[in-house]
Amino acid sequence: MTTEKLDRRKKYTRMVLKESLLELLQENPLSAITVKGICERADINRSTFYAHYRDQFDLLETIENDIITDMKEYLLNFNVQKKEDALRMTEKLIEYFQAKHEELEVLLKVRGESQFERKVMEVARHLIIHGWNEAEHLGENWSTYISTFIVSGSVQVIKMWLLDGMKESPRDMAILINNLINQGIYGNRWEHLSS
Amino acid sequence: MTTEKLDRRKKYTRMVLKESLLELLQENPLSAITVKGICERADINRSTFYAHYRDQFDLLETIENDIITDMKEYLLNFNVQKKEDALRMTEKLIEYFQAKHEELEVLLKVRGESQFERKVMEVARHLIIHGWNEAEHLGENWSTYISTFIVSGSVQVIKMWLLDGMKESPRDMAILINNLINQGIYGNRWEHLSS
DNA sequence: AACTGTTTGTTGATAATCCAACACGGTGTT
DNA sequence: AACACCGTGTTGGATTATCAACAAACAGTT
Repeated sequence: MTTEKLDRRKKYTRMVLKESLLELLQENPLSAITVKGICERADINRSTFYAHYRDQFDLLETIENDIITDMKEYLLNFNVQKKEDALRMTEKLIEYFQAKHEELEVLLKVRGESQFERKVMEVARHLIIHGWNEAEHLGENWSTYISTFIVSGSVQVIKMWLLDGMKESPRDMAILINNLINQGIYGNRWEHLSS
Repeated sequence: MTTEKLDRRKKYTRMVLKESLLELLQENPLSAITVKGICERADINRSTFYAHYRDQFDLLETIENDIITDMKEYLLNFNVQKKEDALRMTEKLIEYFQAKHEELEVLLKVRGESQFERKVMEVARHLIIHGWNEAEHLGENWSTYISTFIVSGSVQVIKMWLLDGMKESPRDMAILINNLINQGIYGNRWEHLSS
């Protein structure tokens, strides 16, 4: 996201189109949402929509990409060097989810034509690979499996927590996930894996 | 208010400028509110403001006139022929105040450069003259004094009720005002008045 | 197949807003 | 008096959005 000044009108137009699509997604499946419906909700002319986006899927993808970028930038604010920092990073990720829960709940529930959950997993994968690299002594092939296991588990747990009303604190969730991950890396005998 | 279609952009611009001025009036006295401040709150360019309004007082006056017009149109929906209907009209006026209380509270609190309260009294005066005309058997000169007395008392009572949180029902307020008015018209000896 | 209703994608002219800039006036400070 | 800061009122050119209309595609019905 560039710091270059954006014309107020464009800023407003994109904001209301985004908000309108998110609102409509709370009420309808994506397949039932039309460009016409989005524009009515936003009170924006249809030709203006087409000046900004190709179609409703393009708008959705832009929303997803924007929040992924925002998520990455948010996490860049924090340093991560040691295993203790990895715990903090997981907590920060969960805090981000909590802060953006209104938007994330909608996006994580979308069925069809949405790659959002996959994108979130990619962010988490990068975070985890960056923070937890104790498995590096294993072959690269096994690392991929392990990180996939850890990432999938973590993201699904966070998603469940989010959609279930975030009753536990981000800190407790981070400790839970951290323990699950480390229990799997530390203390287990890797006797069946080859390099 | 014409049914002619208004360009969406103009509609939006006027709406956010109005909302912004009302918000700022909740936080500051009118004398401290600048065109620059309104435009910052509304996120609208200053030259656009000047394309629509002369200054902040012009905007305020437009807001006041709009709600007065809306009030009048609302009351036109109801028939008024007999004294019983006059009670109903007072109730309708109080219901209107209740429905628009967020805006009316702000406008009624404005000090300086605002004629809103006077305009409300004019609407009430027309309503009362239309509904209560039993005093017509007195000379016109005395009618003016009497209606001024009744209108001032009524509007201040309604204002107090509004700003105090509207604890009583519109119906009860209407009955109270109606009794106060009729007690003053019926049963009193007008021995000191000349025609 | 024909029909109807709805949505899509596009177009060109017009309207509205934005932006940066300018000169001026008011206020407070030195 | 001079200066600095802030807000005002205005300007012109550029950008963006609106509007109404059109042809085409799609979905459902007969």
